[in-house]
Amino acid sequence: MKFSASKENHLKAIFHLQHEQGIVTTNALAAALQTRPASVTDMLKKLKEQKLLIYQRYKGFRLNNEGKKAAIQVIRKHRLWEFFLVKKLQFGWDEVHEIAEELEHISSKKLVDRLDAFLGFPDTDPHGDPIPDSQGRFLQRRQISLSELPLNKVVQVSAIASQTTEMLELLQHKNIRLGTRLEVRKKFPFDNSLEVKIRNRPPVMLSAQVAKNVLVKDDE
Amino acid sequence: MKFSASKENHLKAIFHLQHEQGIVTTNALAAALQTRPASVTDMLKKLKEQKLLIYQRYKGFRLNNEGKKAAIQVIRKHRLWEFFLVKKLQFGWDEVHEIAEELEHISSKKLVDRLDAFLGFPDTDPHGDPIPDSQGRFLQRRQISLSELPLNKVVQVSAIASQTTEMLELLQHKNIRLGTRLEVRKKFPFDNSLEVKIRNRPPVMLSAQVAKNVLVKDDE
DNA sequence: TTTTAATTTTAGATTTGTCTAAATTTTATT
DNA sequence: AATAAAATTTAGACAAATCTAAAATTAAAA
Ligand SMILES: [Mn+2]
Ligand SMILES: [Mn+2]
Ligand SMILES: [Mn+2]
Ligand SMILES: [Mn+2]
Repeated sequence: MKFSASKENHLKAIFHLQHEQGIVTTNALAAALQTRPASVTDMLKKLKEQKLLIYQRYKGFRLNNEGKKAAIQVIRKHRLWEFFLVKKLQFGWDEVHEIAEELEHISSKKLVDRLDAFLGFPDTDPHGDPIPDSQGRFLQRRQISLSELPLNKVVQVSAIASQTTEMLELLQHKNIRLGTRLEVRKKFPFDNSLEVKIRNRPPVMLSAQVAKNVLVKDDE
Repeated sequence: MKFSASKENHLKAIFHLQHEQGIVTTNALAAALQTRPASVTDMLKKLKEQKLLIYQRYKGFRLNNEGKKAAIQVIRKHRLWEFFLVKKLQFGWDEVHEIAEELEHISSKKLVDRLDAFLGFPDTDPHGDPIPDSQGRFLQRRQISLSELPLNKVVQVSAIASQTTEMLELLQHKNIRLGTRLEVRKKFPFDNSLEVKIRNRPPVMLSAQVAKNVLVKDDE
């Protein structure tokens, strides 16, 4: 019921990867965790031993129910701490990830639930990602990438898919944040870049890479 | 400049012990950390290697300036988190120690300073212990043990020396907390127990062991 | 001042998590 | 189908932190 920081990091990363891909591979996990494939294999054996995932060597792996439950608790902690850092301690949304990466391993369940209450049971973190509740229930969102959005439809930024410091810094600079209302005015097939319009502001250009990682939902 | 959780625990424990005893012994530290003397010796070598303490084998040890500075930062983190837990998350003062024991190892200096500001730069933790400021400066308090207090002098509880769960639970039960105003009405030389009077309440008895660990300062 | 007891350190293991280099298995390409 | 390439696992090593049992040192008692 209680796992090391490293195990929690693995569980969380597997959870995210299998959400996108169903089955997870050793190399993908190693890349996500900035570690070596051999180290991943070592850890997989331990997690399998503890019955947290389904795994046959050379065949890929995925979390079972126990593993998912554990991963969701880590995600809950991570996102609540991020919310705390931004809303209570005035951190920028691009500064909180590293710190939350440490705070998420504090083990007290009571602490997390009290923190949740103190924050007013928020349902999304500063990057627009949903915060699981105490029982691990998720609000799953329907949102699309800005690059798939039809022209001239006003939407609201709801999440950022790639949360690297570089990406967040770029959006910060262009003054795009969660909740920003915008529409796509023009698409340039040459490089798939977009011209985006925000009310009361001059149009801004976004590259294809950036647009792909900006998730939006219907306005209101 | 950044230390493992275990090193931080050692530094902090040495700091506390040398405050009382000047020089610290292997056995004393092992007892304080609930570990084995051999493990302490192992760690001492590493801390000496990193020039955090003065140590010659068989002769005892004490922190040098670097070591003290490091220890004080850990103490600062510990006490700020305890304050946060009690004042913002409604924990009881007897429930926060274990959790703070984990939180104190989160490394971000910026986090600690922001937390400090968020809490309004408190100068004592929930147990009455002073919180070092960002530069490591301490407010040192002049306070005495309840067992040394003359009769009929009204004082205020300012700190609890022994912070075991058992001790804190006992005080909780007798409704004695930080800031409680009281005076000693009678001392019983037979077992050194005391009768203590708190305004608007019937007198309560405190054993010698308890009285020794209740620290008080002049009222107002 | 011997002898005994207590304290402290060393020697050697163990656990957890990581790594590199080599071997194995799977997948893709001729 | 044979071969090459990529992915994955194993073998063996290492660092950090801990432990037990034995040896060394210091302190206390006879
Ligand atoms: Mn983490
Ligand atoms: Mn986030
Ligand atoms: Mn600690
Ligand atoms: Mn305290």
